[in-house]
Amino acid sequence: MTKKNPSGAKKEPPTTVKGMQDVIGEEYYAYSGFFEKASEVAMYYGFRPIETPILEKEELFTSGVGLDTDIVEKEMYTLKTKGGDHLVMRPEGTAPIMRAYLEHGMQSWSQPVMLYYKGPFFRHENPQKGRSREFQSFGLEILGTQKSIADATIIHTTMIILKEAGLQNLVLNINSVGDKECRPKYVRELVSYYKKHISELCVDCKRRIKENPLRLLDCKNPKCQDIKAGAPSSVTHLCDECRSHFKEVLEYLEALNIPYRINNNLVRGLDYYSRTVFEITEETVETVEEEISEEKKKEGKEEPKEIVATSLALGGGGRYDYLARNLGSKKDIPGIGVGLGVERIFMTQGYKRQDPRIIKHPKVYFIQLGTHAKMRSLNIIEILRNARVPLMQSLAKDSLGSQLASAEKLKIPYAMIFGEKESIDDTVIIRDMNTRSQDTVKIVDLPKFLKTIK
RNA sequence: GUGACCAUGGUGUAAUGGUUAACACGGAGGUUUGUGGAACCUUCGAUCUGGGUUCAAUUCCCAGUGGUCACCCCA
Repeated sequence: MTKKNPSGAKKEPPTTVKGMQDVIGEEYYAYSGFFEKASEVAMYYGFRPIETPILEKEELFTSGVGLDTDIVEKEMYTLKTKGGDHLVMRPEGTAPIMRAYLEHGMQSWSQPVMLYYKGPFFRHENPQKGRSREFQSFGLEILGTQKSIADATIIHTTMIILKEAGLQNLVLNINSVGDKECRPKYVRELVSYYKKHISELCVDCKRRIKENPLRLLDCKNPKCQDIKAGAPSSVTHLCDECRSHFKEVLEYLEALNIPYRINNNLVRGLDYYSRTVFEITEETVETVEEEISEEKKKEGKEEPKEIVATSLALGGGGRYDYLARNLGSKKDIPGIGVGLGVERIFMTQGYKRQDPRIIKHPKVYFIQLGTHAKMRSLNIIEILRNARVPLMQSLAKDSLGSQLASAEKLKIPYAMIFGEKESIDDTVIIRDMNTRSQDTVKIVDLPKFLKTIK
């Protein structure tokens, strides 16, 4: 790997940054296929596209997402410009969209405003399964209404997008974290409950009591499970408005035939959430091979264990009725949204690749032979472009044999051969790579002819 | 941020405290600028970086970097 340039100094070619990767070939098509299909679904449900910049001002997230959240505290890519501005690479999609809503006066549009977005997001953390520093996300937002039908629309559209991607055993975990009326009371009660048991808690939970009490509820430490089971649940503490909002959302879900699981331990990491919060996971049944002792094997008692495994959240979201005010809006702008992790969707068992419409696999391999023909090659390719025929070629190669070999290796069904003779006659040879039969076609007739083989 | 495991050509693998690091695939070229999938030949190309132990390190040790996974947290 170590190369020395003539001056003798060591020089390594640059590589990608930790936790970021190049997307090449088939993988690229998988991404664009997914985004294309998801966008289409979103459009059918009334969402319109928006693209916000990757760089935003730091305060958008410190005041929007919350200073004490992990995302802001330790996972943001921050940078200082030459002019002294503090910018960050967007770690999530909702705050930028609220920013855009306020900045462009979308209050004056007909409400609610329904938007979808897609693209890369950045979090500076140690990479691991389903978690890259740069990741691709697709999101939906409905701003300007607090009606429960909006919550249901977001969830429903999300489920359709995931089903279109082939996923089947989806589980919707849903909860309500209340609003500014009932949440503080609930949190107080939760804290006082946990304080009574403080000596039995794990280190993390002791810290959580002070810093982020709602997080106590998703502690996975076995030590804390009993205490957690006895903890007061947020749903029973909801005020009347929140309770009926939650109830309506659930009724819509039932009407839409979306199975859900109320999960009182579901809380989410961002400060701006209120009322509805949800996460979607894929549930898979796995057979676990356990080490079976010899005697048990003989007795035949031991059967393979089936465990229900839940994947990482493929997406999650919730209502953010206070986000706008946190950002300095004089008026409340209620909203609800979801973000989907594309890489996580790709990792699921059910996922089926979606091909983008724009690029089909080329059916034609262009082969040229001889100086004059090579010179005219790019013009012939332009004719194909006008006829919307994608192709592969290797203009850099000279011999007919090696060009045919490339076409063969790439499994392209037709070769188009253009040599000196054809150049003079204004024709090309179309060779069927499977049957090896050839047709001579006049260049003027090419577009028409190519339609017959598409 | 913490911890575990890992690191050999472009890819996948092999080997070793001691001469020239092996094999397959791949790339380029040729036998063969007018008809391919084969064969043969030539060629390209690696021990992540830095330090230490040693007569000798790709091999052992330490650190760094990167990968994978887990925790924290999250999409």
